[in-house]
Amino acid sequence: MITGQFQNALDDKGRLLIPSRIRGEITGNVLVITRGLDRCLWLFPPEHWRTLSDSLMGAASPFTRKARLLQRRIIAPAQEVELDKAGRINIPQSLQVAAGLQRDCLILGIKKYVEIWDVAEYDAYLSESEEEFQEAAEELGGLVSF
Amino acid sequence: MITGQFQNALDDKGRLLIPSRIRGEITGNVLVITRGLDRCLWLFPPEHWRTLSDSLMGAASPFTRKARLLQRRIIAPAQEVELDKAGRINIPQSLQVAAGLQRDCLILGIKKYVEIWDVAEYDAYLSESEEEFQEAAEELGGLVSF
DNA sequence: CCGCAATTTCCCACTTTCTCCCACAAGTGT
DNA sequence: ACACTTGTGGGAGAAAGTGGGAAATTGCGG
Repeated sequence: MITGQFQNALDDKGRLLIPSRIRGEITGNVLVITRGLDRCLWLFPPEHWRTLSDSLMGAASPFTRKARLLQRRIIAPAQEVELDKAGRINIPQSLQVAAGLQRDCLILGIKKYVEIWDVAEYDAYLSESEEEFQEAAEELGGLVSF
Repeated sequence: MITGQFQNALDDKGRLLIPSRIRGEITGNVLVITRGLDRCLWLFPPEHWRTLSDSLMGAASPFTRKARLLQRRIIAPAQEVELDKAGRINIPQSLQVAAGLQRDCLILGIKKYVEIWDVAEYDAYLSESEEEFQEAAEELGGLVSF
C-alpha cells in the first residue's frame, strides 16, 4: 500500500528519484511507467501493470476504434524502467513531454500505483477541478462509509 | 511483450531504425510489415502475422464483399522485411505513401505488434480523437479494477 | 546479347545519447 | 560529534542512432 506525497527534482539527464518511503513498498527494482489520465504519468509494480494491461487488451481487439485508442494512449507508451543504485528511474523523453514535466515533480502514492506530475501542472489541475471535486465528494457521500 | 514509444528518423533511402528496446523482444531478424487501421503501418513478428492473417482469411470467404475488403487492405500489402546489421528495416515506397511517412516517425509497441506513424499524422490523430478517448476511458471505469 | 544507368544492398564510420559508477551535500538519529 | 541514509550532480565508457560510400543487382535500350 503505497501512499504519500513527495516532491523531487528531475535532473538534466531525465532521472527522477523515487522516494525511499515508496521504494520500501515495492519488491524488485523494476517498475512500469506509462501515460496516465489527465496530465500525469503512472508508475506500476510489474505485476499490477500486467493485470491492468491484460484487462485493457482483453476488452479489445485492434479492430475496434476505441480499443485502438486505449492501446495507443495507455499501452503503447509503457516502458519498463529500472531503479539505479541511488533509487532513481529514467523517464523517457516522450513521457516527459506528454506529462509536461519540467524540473520539480510531484510523486503521489495511490495505494497500488504511483502518479508523477509536474508541480505546476498539478496545481493547475487542482484549482481548475476544485468545483468538480466538491461535487464528486457529495455524490460519494452516500456510498462511502467508514 | 513489446511496449514503448520511440521517435526515429526515416532516412533518404527509406530505412527506419527499430529501437533496440523493441529489437530485444523479437527473435530472428525478419518482420512482416503491412498497412494498419488508421494512418499507420503494422509490424509483426512472423508468427503473430501468421496467426492474424489466418484468422482473417478463415473468418472470411472471398465471396463476401467485406471479407475481400479486409483482405485487400490488410493482407495484400504485407511484405517481409529484414533487419540490417544496424537494426533497420526498409520500408517499401508504397507503404511510406500509404501511411504518409515523412522524416520523423513514431514507433509504438502494442504488446504483440508494432505501429509506425508519421509524427505529424499521429499528433493529428490523437488530438482529433481526444474526446473519444475520454469516453472510452470512462467506460472502462466499470470494467477495469485492480 | 551486351553495356550503361539507376536502384538496392552491404558495410563502415561518426555523433549523440544513455548507462553505470562514483562523489558530495544535507538531513537524521544515535 | 559521528555514522548513516536520502537526495543530487557529473564524468567516462558503451551502446544506440544516423549518414554515406562502394559493391552488387536490376532494368532498360541499343
